[in-house]
Amino acid sequence: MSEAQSERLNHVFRALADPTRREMIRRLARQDLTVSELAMPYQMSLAGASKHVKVLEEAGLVRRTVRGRTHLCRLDPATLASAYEWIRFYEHFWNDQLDALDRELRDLPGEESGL
Amino acid sequence: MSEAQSERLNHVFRALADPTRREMIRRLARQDLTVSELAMPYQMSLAGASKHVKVLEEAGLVRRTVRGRTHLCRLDPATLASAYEWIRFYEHFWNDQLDALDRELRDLPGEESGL
DNA sequence: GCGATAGTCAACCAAGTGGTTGAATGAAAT
DNA sequence: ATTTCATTCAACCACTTGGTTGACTATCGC
Repeated sequence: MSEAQSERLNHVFRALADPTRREMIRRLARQDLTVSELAMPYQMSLAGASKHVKVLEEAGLVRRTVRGRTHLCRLDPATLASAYEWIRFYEHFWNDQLDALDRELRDLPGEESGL
Repeated sequence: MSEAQSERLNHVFRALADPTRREMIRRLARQDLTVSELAMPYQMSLAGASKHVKVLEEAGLVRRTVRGRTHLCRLDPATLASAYEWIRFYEHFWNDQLDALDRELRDLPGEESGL
């Protein structure tokens, strides 16, 4: 993996590690929202919420279009997909593992049958 | 989402946000390794690497079996799957988005054809 | 038992995080 | 032109992080 790609994953996973930001992503999946709209549900200051948006933007998860004095945010699905792909690489692994566990549990009574 | 589940995702994503820990996961996917074996490739102290392992363990990504003086680490695939599932929830979204973009680009020349 | 080995723990440090407030910028409305 | 609104910026704070070192604990081999 290239240095740049790794750096990107650092930012993406870090951005996803905060529940406020995950909720922002969830809401942005339904519709584009301005910074104030994103900030509304939380008790923190607007500046605080704005920082969260910035983290999402720097991770590439969100794109912003400035229109007059409002900043409209939209989800960038490709970046989310890249984190997905990183984890997906291990999918075969956990399928195998869980299958093996399953087999082990089922086969316990007749363990020597295959030998 | 329950508070506990959210808390778990915090830890899992945070653990994944570090390249050293991602590499440890990659190596653990090939075979179980002891803490010293995990630490070997890095220039940091053993105590430093041990801290990384602890972060992975507390996130539930790694399980440890103490055997004598060595600690053998194995990947816990279920936890990795839970992070995967969180992101997968948005899969339909980015597929739709990318499809829409694709359609938009293809249809540009004959944009009024559908009306 | 004695020394080497595997690993953790505690204290420390520099840098980063998540939040605050108050001032600054720049567009909108009157 | 003035005010109001959306947002950022800068400085600050308490806490966490990723790393170090040195001391400690427990096991293994002789």
